[in-house]
Amino acid sequence: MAASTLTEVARLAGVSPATASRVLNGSARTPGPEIAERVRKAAESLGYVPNAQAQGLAKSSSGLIGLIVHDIADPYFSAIARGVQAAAREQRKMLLLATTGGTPEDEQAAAAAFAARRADSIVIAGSRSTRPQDRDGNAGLAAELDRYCRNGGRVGVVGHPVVGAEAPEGYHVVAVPNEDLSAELARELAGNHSGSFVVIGGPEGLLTSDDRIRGFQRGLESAGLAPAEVLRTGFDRAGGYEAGTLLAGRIKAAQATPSGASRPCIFAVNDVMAIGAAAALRSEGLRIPRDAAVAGFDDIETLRDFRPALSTVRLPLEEMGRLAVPAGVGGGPGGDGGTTVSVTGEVMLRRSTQAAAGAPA
Amino acid sequence: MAASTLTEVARLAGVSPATASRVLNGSARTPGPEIAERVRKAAESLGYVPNAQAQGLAKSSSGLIGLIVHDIADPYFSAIARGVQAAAREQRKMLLLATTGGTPEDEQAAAAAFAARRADSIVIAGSRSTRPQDRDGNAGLAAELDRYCRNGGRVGVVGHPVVGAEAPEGYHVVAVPNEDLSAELARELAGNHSGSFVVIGGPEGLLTSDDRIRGFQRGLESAGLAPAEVLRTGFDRAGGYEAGTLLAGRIKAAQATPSGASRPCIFAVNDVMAIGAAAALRSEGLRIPRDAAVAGFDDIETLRDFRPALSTVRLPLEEMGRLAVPAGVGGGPGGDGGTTVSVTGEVMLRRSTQAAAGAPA
DNA sequence: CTGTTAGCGCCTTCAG
DNA sequence: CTGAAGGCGCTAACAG
Repeated sequence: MAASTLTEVARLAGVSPATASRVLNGSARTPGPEIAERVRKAAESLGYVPNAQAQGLAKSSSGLIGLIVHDIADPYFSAIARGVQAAAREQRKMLLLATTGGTPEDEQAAAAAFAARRADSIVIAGSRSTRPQDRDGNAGLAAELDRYCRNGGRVGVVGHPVVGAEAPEGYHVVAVPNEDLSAELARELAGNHSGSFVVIGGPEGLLTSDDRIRGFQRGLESAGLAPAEVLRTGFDRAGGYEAGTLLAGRIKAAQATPSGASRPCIFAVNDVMAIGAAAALRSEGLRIPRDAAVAGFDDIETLRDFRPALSTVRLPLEEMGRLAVPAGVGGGPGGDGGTTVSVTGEVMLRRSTQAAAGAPA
Repeated sequence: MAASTLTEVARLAGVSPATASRVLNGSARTPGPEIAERVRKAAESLGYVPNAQAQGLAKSSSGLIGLIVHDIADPYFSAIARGVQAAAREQRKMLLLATTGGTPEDEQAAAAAFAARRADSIVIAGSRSTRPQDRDGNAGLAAELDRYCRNGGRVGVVGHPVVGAEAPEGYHVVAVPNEDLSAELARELAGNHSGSFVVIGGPEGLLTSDDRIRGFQRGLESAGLAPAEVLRTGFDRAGGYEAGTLLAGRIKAAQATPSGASRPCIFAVNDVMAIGAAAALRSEGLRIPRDAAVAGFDDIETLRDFRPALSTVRLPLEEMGRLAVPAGVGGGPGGDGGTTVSVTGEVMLRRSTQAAAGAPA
């Protein structure tokens, strides 16, 4: 990492480093109309590349935005990342990415690393958890983030506020009405489904999952129906597949009895799980929506061409990422401390939950 | 970004900054068994967070790895990103992410930004192009990267070497046998398909696309078949959809003639395009593989549950990302300069290209 | 084993 | 409008 320095450029141009700095970077006005040219040429011929670390040190501001996600290859997070990236670009900042697998410990480590790099802001996405085994981790993460805020950093959160966070100022959360949307989904589903309902949820304590489950049950109740049975598995495709396999067994067993069809409506708390469940049903020889209705949540773009089209709740993922990035220097309207902005989603009823399908051919 | 400094910690602990530095960071041995404790407590109580920028300046090494992709929300890139992230983690470095939309100009800008940040290495993914309008952009990108290498940086490339790059040392490329794999796919497809072949490719000049097209034709030829017609569209889902719509029209027209069925085998040069084409066919009322066989390339994970299962060529995307990261300090076997490592793929024949499907019921 | 002295590369008052 | 001097926070040679 040798590269030439500003001083070398200045020397070659026969000016002081201060002058060189003024013309090469955004100082008030560029000095001497022709001195400037001389400096620029010198820089060019030396292949000068300003050292952002040094600049950052001097100006104490890094031009960095840190993003913490569970897994960048998960389409939910990569969509959010796109939004964050877009916002970062608009603020002329670079994006630092950390993936954690979802454990608060790793999230804390990532936050610490970002703080060390003096990131101007940190965005954290991914469901929070209140599981007992995450207690300590959450506390550590909250402490790290709180300190970061106290030192002037801004943190953006998509979804639930960080568990246990205290710093009043600095946090900016993008709230997602998971519960309400799930309730709405349940109500609409209840309208054209006559069988039982089953929910495939993530582990208990995962806030996003819990909210969606609660909302769904509430929706069912408001439609005058009994609450759905809840199956707990992993919050990913594998979890959905596992639950799907279990359900497939039940459905087939029921179909074998004389009383006949039990056609459940399965709500997986996210699209990826729903797809996993659907795959399991299919590999057991069942068909959707004939033998079971299936719905998900998120409306992942890559899954839109899935057939039968998956009923789900569309979330403006990219927009959520964009909104989660705390405002830049300007500090826009709403200003600092404790900002909360809400997005909204939309229930998308599609083939996967249709009642009477066309001719089975 | 106030935070407390090492000097403050040292003062509070009653030692010199050098000593504090030694205990708080990885120096040879931690000094005095109890002095160390004192320093650590001081740091703790002050909530000290080392300033990585300053450390980087002093050690002239940033601990950063830059990754350049077209679009992080594209599953192809996000899978690679996961691999890069994993490798970065192993090297205990952070990941800087830049998305460019694929234009060489933006890629150059990203490379420059990474160079400015003194990234220890830069990984660039995404098809290179030889289109005329990219000439200047490519030159600029190559110049930027060459300079970066000359200054001691290492660049990793997944896919084709950067067009026009000269610096002999420093480049590390992960080669993908696109052409051979496509040829193999063509041969296997030729084995159980009797109709015509059509290729849906990206714009001419996109190396990855061109390689795959060329390979496919070669495979056809070696199977004694005539070359396939090539449709050029965008290298994304929309492109696939567009071409699919066109083909659907043709297929339906042919089916209407007395001579009867024209059941083409459509090879889209990547999975996302294939899915787009499939969606178009379906929305025109056609079915796969009954009315047309469809194959893609990449074997995107999120698309594995697509039905009918898509025939494609599996690429070890994550592994590619991991391999693209130049070795850390050690410089592993193979050392520096001009490294090239190859990965291999595997043809996956699935439902979407099956010849005589079961009973159409 | 600890403290002192120099910078790393740049920006920013403050004089000239 | 330009140059000189000091410092951002930390590490790395040297002394002691």
